[in-house]
Amino acid sequence: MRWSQTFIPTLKETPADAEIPSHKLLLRAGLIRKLTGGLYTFLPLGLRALRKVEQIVREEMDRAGALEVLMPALQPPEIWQRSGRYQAAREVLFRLQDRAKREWLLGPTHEEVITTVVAGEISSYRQLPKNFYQIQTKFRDEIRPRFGLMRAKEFIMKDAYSFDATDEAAQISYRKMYDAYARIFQRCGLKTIPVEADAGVMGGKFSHEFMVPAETGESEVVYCEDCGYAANIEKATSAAPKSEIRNPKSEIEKFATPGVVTIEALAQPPYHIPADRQIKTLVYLLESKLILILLRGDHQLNEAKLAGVLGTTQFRAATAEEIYAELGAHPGSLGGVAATLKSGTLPIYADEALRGAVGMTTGANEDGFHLRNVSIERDLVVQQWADLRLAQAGEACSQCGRPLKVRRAIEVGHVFKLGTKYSEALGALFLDEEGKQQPAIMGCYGIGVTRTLQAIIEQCNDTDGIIWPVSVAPYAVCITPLTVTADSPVMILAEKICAELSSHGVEVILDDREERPGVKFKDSELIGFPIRIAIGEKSLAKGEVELKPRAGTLVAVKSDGAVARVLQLLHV
RNA sequence: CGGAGCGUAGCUCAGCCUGGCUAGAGCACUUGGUUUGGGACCAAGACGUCGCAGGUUCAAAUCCUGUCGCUCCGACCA
Repeated sequence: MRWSQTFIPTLKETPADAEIPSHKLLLRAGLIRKLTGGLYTFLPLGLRALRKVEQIVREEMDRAGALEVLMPALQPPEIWQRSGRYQAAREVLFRLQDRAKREWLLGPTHEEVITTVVAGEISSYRQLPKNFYQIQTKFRDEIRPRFGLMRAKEFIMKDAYSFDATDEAAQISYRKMYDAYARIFQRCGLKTIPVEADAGVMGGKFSHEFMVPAETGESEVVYCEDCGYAANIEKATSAAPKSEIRNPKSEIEKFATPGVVTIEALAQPPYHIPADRQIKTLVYLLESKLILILLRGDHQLNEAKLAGVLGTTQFRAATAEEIYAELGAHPGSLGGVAATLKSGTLPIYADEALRGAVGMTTGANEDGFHLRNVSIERDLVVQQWADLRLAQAGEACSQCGRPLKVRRAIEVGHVFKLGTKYSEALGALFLDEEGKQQPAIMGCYGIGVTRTLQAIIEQCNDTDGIIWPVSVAPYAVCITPLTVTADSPVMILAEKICAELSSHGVEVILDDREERPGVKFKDSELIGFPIRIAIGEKSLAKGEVELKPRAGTLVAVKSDGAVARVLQLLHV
């Protein structure tokens, strides 16, 4: 391809609305352009890289035995009503009407569609297992699209759905996808960490996310360098150190704390009560009733874990008014001590780290007062103990006891064991060997293809621009003749090398623009072609061309050996 | 949805506080010339409903109100 024949609008300056490196580079290198927030056009170069990622995904899905299909983006609400997600997921659904006023939605995912297909076509265990996948545009009404392709209203996703007759078979399907994902991201040149993940309301029991470590990521990963434990922050557990025990037997004592409404304030003079000796009392509203959540003062609630304990996501933090009406005090003065509760009881969910805690301080349910010498088992009625807290860096790994670390990451893939939620709801049933009707056991497996592309750029760049891994580069080689006059020796050689590389299947772009060398060099580095071959009068006089790997050092090679050297570098 | 910021040329931005000549700069673009191994130089030129609507005023890019859009933080997020 000749540069002048394609369309690569590079930018010298960074567009004002890009914030993170990969987003800036996507725009500056002329890969994408924004139509409006969360919606982007892929320009020729960006599309080439995107197709490379798609093809790697496709090859590995095929290798793993998955079967490619293509499902409609436009879907009828009925199947979503049957699965129960028309309500559960209504916030993210783009909904529309046709001319007959009939309702439709743009699919944010395709469990309902594929399960409907399978329900109609599969009726025997002999037809299982099956795994169907597609690479399709998905639509989600994101609250806040951001960071370019990272979180968009419309994006390309690979999703696969497995159907198995038995639990054991489903485990095998899951494992195959897990292994395929590791290969896919490796081939894309990405370093990923597979982490245990919260299955959320997808209804699954078993789940891993593939994370790309990056400061700009939207997720947080908790990991242990010693034993290899790694989990999404929503799922991660930790062993909290026991707080020091003092005054174990003393009676509860009420004391005045005028104006004190934070853990931090109570830790300061004149009170000097360390955060880990305070009980934090949170009030939530569950099915229009208040519940109390108790944590140690230095811990934070993990709402995903709370959802798991409550068995629903239909809860929220209570408002100050709701709290005052029931407890007679405002946030900052709340506590779960039975004697201070108006009704005597409220359902109390307490974090495990508080088990056995004595000599604690908590709110008195009276503004301006706290209680000290509280023994949680003696003075409170805990309905349920559970792991409710957010794991923090430095806490002990629950597997090996070594300190945990936390870092940000971009989620690029997610594998779920779904179970039978959708197959039951949508009738994907089959007859087993005994002639008994069973719902298929499902798994679902997603890869954000457009997000993966951006994650590659986020991980592979320097101050000059992108550094494409060869496997996903829009072109593997950029030939940069410094004289472009037709029939000049430089241009003739450039064209010869271009033709030879092409005949070996190498994708080459020839920068035939009448630009000064500096402009061409800067552009090629900004875009990040893995190898650049510069040909100028000076080097040609010595019978040489310059070969510059994007991430390596420049070498001069004899012009007739250039092609062989490039092929070697590309491992073709 | 709460908080903050920004909308002026294709891009990056100045001008706004303190209203007043014909609305500016750099980059990019067109033409001519000079240059030619790391984002050249000179000259000439083209490009604007100052986001939109309303208001105040003799006069609005500038002040006020509303509205739309964008960005960031938070909330939220199968």
